[in-house]
Amino acid sequence: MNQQITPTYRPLYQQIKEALLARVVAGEWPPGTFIPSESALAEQYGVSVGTLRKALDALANDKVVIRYQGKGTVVATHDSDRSLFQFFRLIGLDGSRCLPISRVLTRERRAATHEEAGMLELQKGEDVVHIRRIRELDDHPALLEDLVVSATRFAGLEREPAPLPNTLYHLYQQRFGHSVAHAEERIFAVAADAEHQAHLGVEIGSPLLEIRRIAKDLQDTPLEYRISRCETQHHCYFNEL
Amino acid sequence: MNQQITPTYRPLYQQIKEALLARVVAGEWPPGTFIPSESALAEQYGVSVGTLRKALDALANDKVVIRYQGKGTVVATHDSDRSLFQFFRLIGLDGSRCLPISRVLTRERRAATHEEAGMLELQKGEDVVHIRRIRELDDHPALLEDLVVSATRFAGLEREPAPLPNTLYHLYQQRFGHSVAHAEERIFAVAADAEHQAHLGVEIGSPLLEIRRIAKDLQDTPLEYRISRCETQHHCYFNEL
DNA sequence: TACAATTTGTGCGTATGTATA
DNA sequence: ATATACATACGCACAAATTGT
Repeated sequence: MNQQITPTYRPLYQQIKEALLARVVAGEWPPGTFIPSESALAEQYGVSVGTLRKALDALANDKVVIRYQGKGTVVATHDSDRSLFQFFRLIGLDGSRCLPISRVLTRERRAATHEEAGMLELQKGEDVVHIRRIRELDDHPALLEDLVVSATRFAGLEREPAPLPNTLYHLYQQRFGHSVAHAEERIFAVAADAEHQAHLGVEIGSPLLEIRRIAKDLQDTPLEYRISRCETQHHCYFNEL
Repeated sequence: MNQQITPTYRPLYQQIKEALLARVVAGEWPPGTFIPSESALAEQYGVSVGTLRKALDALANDKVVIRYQGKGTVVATHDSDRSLFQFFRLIGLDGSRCLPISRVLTRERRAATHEEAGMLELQKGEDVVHIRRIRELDDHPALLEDLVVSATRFAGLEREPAPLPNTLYHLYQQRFGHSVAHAEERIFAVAADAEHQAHLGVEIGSPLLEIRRIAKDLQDTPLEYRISRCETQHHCYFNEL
C-alpha cells in the first residue's frame, strides 16, 4: 500500500479507511458480520496496527462499523436501536422516546414524478414504489407518511409481505442489500388538508410539521425520498446542536 | 496523575481531558487564546504525548478547542462561523446559507415566569432579561424571536449598546464570560397570531415553525431559553442525520 | 472454577512529515 | 534556514472483555 494513490498527498490511514469502506460497499462483509481482526488487516495491507486502528476508529465514528472489545468489529446494521435513535427524532412532550407503529394505507408501483426523479436521481421514465402509511405514537395517529423508492433498485417491494415492518430501513438492508447510512431533512410548517383531517383527526388548516427526508447510502446514492406530516400537539421534533 | 480518582476505573486520557476541560471552564485559558503545546502539557501531567493527544483530540471533537497544525490549539470562540454553522439551521429553499440581520423590538428586565424559571433552573423570584427581535433573511422578515436569560448572570444586558450584534452568543462570551457550548431544540408547528401578522407579514392562522431552544454552557448550565417562530415559505430548517 | 487464547482498548516512546511563524 | 507545533506512522507492552477449553 503506497502513499501516492493520487498525486496529492493523503494520509495512509485515510487510504486504508477508504479501502476498507470499499470492501464493505462491495458486500465482502455483509452487515452484521465480523470483519478480520486488526492484526490480520494490518498484515494484509502491510501497515502497523496503530495505523489500521486509526482507519477503523474513523469508520466507527462514521457508524459504518461497531467495535466490541474482546469480540471484534462488525459492520453496522439497522437494528431497531439504530433506526430509532439515529433516524427517528420525534419525542413526547415530556421527553420520552416513543416507538411508532405503522399501518400501510396504499402501496403501488407507478411512474416517478418530476420532483421524485430529481430527488432520487432517476432516469427519465423510471418507475418508483410509492408507500403511504400512518404511524401511531402512543395509540394515537400522529404521522402521515409518503415515501418513494426506485422500483428497479427495490424490485418487488410493492409485493412484499403484507405487514411491512415499522422499521423499513431494516427491510431495505435485509431484503434488498441497500443500507441507509445517513439522511438530510428539511422541515417546514404547513396547513392540514382534508386527508390529514381524515387520517390524523386534526382540523383542516391546522398547522402541521412537514419533514422532507432524503436517505442515502454509503456512497451518497439517494435511496428513499420521504415526506412526513406530523401533528405536534402530543409530540415534537427533537434536535441536539 | 493517578488512575484512581474514583473507585471505578477510568482511562487516563479521559481524566486528562476532564482536567483540561476544568481549566478551560475556570477561565485559565480564555476563549480565543492558545493553550500550551502538547509536549508541555504532557510534561505537566506526567503522561506521554500520545495520551495527551487523545485527550486534546476528544476536546476538539466536542468543539471545546480547535487545533491548527503548525500553530497550536486554541479555545473555541463564537466567531460568526461557529454561530452560523453550528447553531443556525435555517437555509434557503435552494439550499443557500443566508446570514440573518437582527432588529431588536423590545428589551426589558422583569420577573421570570414559571416556565422560564424552570427552563433556566432559576431560583424563585429571580429576574430575567427578555429580548424580542425580528430577524431578516434576504431583506425579508422571517423570524420573530423571544429570548430570556438570567438577569443576574447577564447583569446589565438590558442596558447594552443599542445595536445588539446579530450573533448574540459572541456577546455572551465577550461581555459576560459565558460560552454557549451546545443546545437542545424542540420544534413544533403553530398557527400565526396577530403579532406574527404585524411583524412577519403572514396571514393570521397560517402555519409557522416554532423552535424552542435551550442553550447550555460546558457544564450543562442553561444560559438562554429562546423561542423562534419562522415562516417557511422562503426558508426551511435543515438537519443532517 | 480456573485458565488460556483472541480481540479491542490504553499507554508509552520514538521518528518523521507538514504547516506556520 | 530555523524553530515550534501539530499530524502521521511505527512498534511494543499491558489491561480489559469475551469466548472456549
